Amino acid sequence: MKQTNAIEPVSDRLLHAAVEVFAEYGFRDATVRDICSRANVNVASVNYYFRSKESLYTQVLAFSFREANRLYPQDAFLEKNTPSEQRLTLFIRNFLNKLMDDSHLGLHSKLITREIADPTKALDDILKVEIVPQINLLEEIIQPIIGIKADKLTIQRCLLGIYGQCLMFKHSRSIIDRLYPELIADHSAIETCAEHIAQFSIAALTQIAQQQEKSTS
Amino acid sequence: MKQTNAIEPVSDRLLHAAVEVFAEYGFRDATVRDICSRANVNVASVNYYFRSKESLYTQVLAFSFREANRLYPQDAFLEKNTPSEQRLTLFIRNFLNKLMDDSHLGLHSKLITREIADPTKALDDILKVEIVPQINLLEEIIQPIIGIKADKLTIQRCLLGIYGQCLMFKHSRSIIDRLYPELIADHSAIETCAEHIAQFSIAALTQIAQQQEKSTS
DNA sequence: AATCGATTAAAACAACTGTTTAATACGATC
DNA sequence: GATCGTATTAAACAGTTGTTTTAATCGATT
Repeated sequence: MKQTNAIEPVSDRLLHAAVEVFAEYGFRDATVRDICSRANVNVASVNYYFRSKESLYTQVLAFSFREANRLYPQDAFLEKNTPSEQRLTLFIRNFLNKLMDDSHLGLHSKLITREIADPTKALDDILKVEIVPQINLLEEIIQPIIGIKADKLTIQRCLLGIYGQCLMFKHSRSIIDRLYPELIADHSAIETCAEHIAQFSIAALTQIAQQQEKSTS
Repeated sequence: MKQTNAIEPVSDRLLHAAVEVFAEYGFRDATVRDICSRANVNVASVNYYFRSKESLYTQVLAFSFREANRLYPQDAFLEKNTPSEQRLTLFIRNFLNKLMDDSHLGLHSKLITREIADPTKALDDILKVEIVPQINLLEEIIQPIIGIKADKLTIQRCLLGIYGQCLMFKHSRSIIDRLYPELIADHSAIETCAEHIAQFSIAALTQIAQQQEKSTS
């Protein structure tokens, strides 16, 4: 009379429940009691298995990263001999799909964007392990499009622009849900958005490249 | 022995302190006691003058809107006879400056972006009064650039793209601070970013307009 | 069957939350 | 100067939070 999902060990049940709760409420507003009741375990279990709420949170983040990289592998656009425009398109599609994944264990991005918008101590680790490598990859992709002559700051602004267009769908989800729900109605609609962002960005990048060409010739 | 800033009435002191605290911590994590101690008033004052914490919050939002519209008036790009590209540039510059204003009473945008990222009941009001009119204005501005033939969804995606590039600086401020602090070092740096977003977007929009032209001819 | 470590459980802890109370002080009006 | 509504205060309220404690339970080893 104590197992309904007793196949899973308690610490795993806690981890899975914690992903949900932290994603939904954020670190501060998530409560240990909520997590434990969803995992069908006693309140003391969090401290028994994870020492503290905060330590559980960092483990949730780490677990969540592993899941995301498993579900959305980046190898498709890692090959350097495919055209840059196509690599960028693949990158954006992958990123946007990852961001918009609301499935049971696709809450990864929700956790990260929460962390970005409202940082805890864990942010610096996330930056180093997760975000910086991804940004470096994107920089490597757009570098050939924008040309060698572009200065560092311009490239940074372009990077942020592309990221901003994607993250808009996550950070301002509440607005999109209310004003433009058709844009994210289903998977194919999201793919169309990804396609749009890619074309939008490529057009802008090539234009910048041409201006750069002109001004330094 | 009871006035240090007693020139201001208590309810005003509360309002000003509440703007700071809500902007810094968000509605849920802000505490009445923190607000009251910053305003140098008794804990009971919030309930005495504003009935409840929640009611204070909505009044803070309303006040904050008024301040923002006062400090960053939109009349510069309202005139319809100036070129669309220039109007867009002015719009983006105004928006970005508003977003990046960290001054004492420029916390307006912090409150709104918090509300967008983590909505309370107040969001629907904000949408109606603040966001929808601004979006409609932006749509009216980019409409001539993108051409008449563009379908509704494409325009919506462009709107979100432009917004996303700007909001990136707010929502992901924690990342920019850590990775690209030079980009937002001072006022002129921010102006350069605004200029960049404008050029980036105009290039993309005109490109889309050309493709539209081609495909329907 | 007894023993020992690991796990679970209920209860209590101390700190903090928004809100209310009840008493006091103040300032104008009569 | 007494009176009355307003403003301010300290204290308490009831609820929630993360964490700890203490005891009970389980399962394998001896």
